[in-house]
Amino acid sequence: MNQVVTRQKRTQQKSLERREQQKTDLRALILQAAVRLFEAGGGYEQFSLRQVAEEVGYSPTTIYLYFKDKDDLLLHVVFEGFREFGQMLQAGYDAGTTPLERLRLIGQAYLEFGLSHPVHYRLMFMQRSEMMFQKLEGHLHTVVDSFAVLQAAVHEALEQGFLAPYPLEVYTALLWADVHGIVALQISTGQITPEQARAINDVSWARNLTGLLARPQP
Amino acid sequence: MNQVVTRQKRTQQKSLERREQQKTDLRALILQAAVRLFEAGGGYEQFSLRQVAEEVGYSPTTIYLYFKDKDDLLLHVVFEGFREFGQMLQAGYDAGTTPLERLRLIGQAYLEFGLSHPVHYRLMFMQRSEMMFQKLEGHLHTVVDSFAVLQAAVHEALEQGFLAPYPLEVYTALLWADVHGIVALQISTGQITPEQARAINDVSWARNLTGLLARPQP
DNA sequence: ATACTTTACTTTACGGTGTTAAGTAAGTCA
DNA sequence: TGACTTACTTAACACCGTAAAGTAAAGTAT
Repeated sequence: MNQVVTRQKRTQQKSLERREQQKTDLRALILQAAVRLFEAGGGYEQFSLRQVAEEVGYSPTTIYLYFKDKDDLLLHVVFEGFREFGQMLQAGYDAGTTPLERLRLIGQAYLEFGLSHPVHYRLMFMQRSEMMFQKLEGHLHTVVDSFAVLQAAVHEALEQGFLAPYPLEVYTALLWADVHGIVALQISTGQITPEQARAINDVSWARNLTGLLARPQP
Repeated sequence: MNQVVTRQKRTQQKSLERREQQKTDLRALILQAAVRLFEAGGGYEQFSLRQVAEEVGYSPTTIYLYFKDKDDLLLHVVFEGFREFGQMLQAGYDAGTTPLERLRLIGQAYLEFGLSHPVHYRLMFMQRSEMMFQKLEGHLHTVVDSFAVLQAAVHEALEQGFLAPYPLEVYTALLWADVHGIVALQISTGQITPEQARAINDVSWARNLTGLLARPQP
């Protein structure tokens, strides 16, 4: 009898594991379809829950068993973007050998992310950016970490005396604004090619080192 | 009989005028309600045609007699924003006495527009900015004119030798990106107060004159 | 093996959206 | 006065996000 009970318990355990696996599988499938449709549809407006449901072959309300609501699903779509974003910034940081070079490379990485992931970038920083800076539960640290890399690089540069003594937050905001402005201009107006965006970014960085003036002003 | 005919024609004329007046009046009323609801609702998502119709006391489909569709209505809403935007930039230009001061004041005006009209700014440059740079029929020139002011100021500054010899388009894009980045950061993240935004913008401008370095780099 | 419970999903429904087509009542005009 | 035009409404379609109720199968305990 003891043996029978343990076998039963083992099958129970397996059954539980299997069902949990299926659950996470479907969740992943939904998220995957959502990312695909989101990128294909080209933004927030086109994206619809019911379309995602159709894509994965379930009824619309099933999505609610795996995500709280549309925003929650979209939040996780965008979180995928933030993961890669964070990694690219980190790679930029790591590739630099001096504080200033790190700042330059982080900026370049940021720009490249924006140029290569315009749809994600839109949602992350333009369309529904307020979503990103409020509660993202377990994922919030990742979002913030992305900027922590920039902040760390600024901190080093300041500490080692490379930068004029403005507050750290001013620098992070300023450098973020520099590159965000360029990316946003490229993405939303279409008046600028990616190559031009890179050129502008280069000038933008150069000016941090030298200013823009042809000759000193009185 | 001749007199009868002319009287008739006069009343006809008056009638026509009156009806046309009523038409333009209603159109203005719709637009006005749309602007109000758009600003109150806080953005593109909330804004609905049916709500506008209810506000002005007509059936939803009546709107289509005065505007092609929702986007067209929204386009005209936003155009109101561009008018004021253009005026503010122009005022900045006019207030400056030297090319560099003009550039600084245009940037400030831009910033102030963004800080004081966040809802309009979002639609104009963040959410549906692609709308603005395609056909706007008779209004397009106004949109472009806004940037023409900046371009003119840059042109002067370049011509008079105040700026390092980068291409004109690079400067306009760069200066636009500077201030747009700050405004966008302020509006969308809420991590920054308007006052901080102004401070960052001041530093941003100062760096154009001097760079950011504490000491020259090798 | 049977009865109960839980799980995973669907069906139905509500109130909203933009938009098109058909209908209507008043005003204009011959 | 009768036909035509104008200005508007009603009805309808195809969507949307979301909540509540229903269902069929799977799991579980006796």
